[in-house]
Amino acid sequence: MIKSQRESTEAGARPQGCTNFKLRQLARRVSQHYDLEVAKAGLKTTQYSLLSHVLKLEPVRPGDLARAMTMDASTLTRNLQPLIAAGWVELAAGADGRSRSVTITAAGRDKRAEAQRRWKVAQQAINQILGLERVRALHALVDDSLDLLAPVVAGEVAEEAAGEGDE
Amino acid sequence: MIKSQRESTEAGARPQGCTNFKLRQLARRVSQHYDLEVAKAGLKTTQYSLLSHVLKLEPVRPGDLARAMTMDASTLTRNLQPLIAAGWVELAAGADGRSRSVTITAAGRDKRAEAQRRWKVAQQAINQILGLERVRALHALVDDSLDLLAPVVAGEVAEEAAGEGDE
DNA sequence: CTCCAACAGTTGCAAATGCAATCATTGTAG
DNA sequence: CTACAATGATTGCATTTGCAACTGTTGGAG
Repeated sequence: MIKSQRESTEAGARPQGCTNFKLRQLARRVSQHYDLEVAKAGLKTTQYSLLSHVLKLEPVRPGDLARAMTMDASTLTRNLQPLIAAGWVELAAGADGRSRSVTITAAGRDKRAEAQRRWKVAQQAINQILGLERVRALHALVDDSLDLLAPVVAGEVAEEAAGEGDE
Repeated sequence: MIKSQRESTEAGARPQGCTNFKLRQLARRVSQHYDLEVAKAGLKTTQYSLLSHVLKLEPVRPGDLARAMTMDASTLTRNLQPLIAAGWVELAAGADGRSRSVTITAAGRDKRAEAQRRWKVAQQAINQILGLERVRALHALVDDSLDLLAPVVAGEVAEEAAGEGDE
């Protein structure tokens, strides 16, 4: 940890720069890196993430899937389209007439498995480049931050403050 | 979100999950948060970042600006359009006939100052929600990661051993 | 039974993003 | 001087992203 020493005391330095910009910057770079590998399997890393979540959660309603991935429902609707068109995912009627059910197809499982091998290469490269320690620390920080931000951005803080734990 | 503790030792735990997905997830949430504030000044946070960089670097060539922001030159070209249309930024001919010069206008400075006040509110909210310590740690990790990834993705891994079998 | 609020998903709009290909301008080797 | 490589920016294409507005369904109030 070769931190610059311009900060005098233990926890005194104010964060410099924009957290948002920094995160987007890093996300761009990192995505670029993963894409280099995962593209060899014929999909974008965003699609790989989506496919993976469908596999993990299926059968699942679009809305729940969107929430699980922290993305807007409309974004999800659209991001599913290429996967459906490719025959990796299916969108069927749900129990409730207004909802749907997303499932993965056999071809989808195959494609996901193939892409996962590519993903693994990319992930290991990241672990290598950044160092395991740094990656682990980054994951922990990101996970914690997501947890802390979830209640704030997603609605309001009040009501469900009652302990309901998971959903 | 229960962290599995199957690897107990200090530096033994392998990072779980996809770094890329986590980062994108957090970036989405964080952007959403900043946007809530910055939108009150009439721009997106991406535009605020861009405007801020123009202010800091002007006069600057599009390519240099893109590099400074770690984004594709074509993305930059397009992201400048709304700012130009709004009269906050100007794109003039550069010294070299093939390059241009990006500068900020008076209106741009005003708008940026206004947006900066909004940004500050959002940033302070982040500092509050996540805690200064966490934000500082996050910034440091992101900055370090960007530095480490820069040479790799940016293509200058040089000739990294041409014949390595299963590319 | 009917009307309406709440839910679930989708579409309209605007923008962000990057790769590949293209256009324009230099700089330079011949 | 001329073809050609190098440089710098932009366009074509596809995808990702989210807010607001919309469509359709369901469950409940009257």
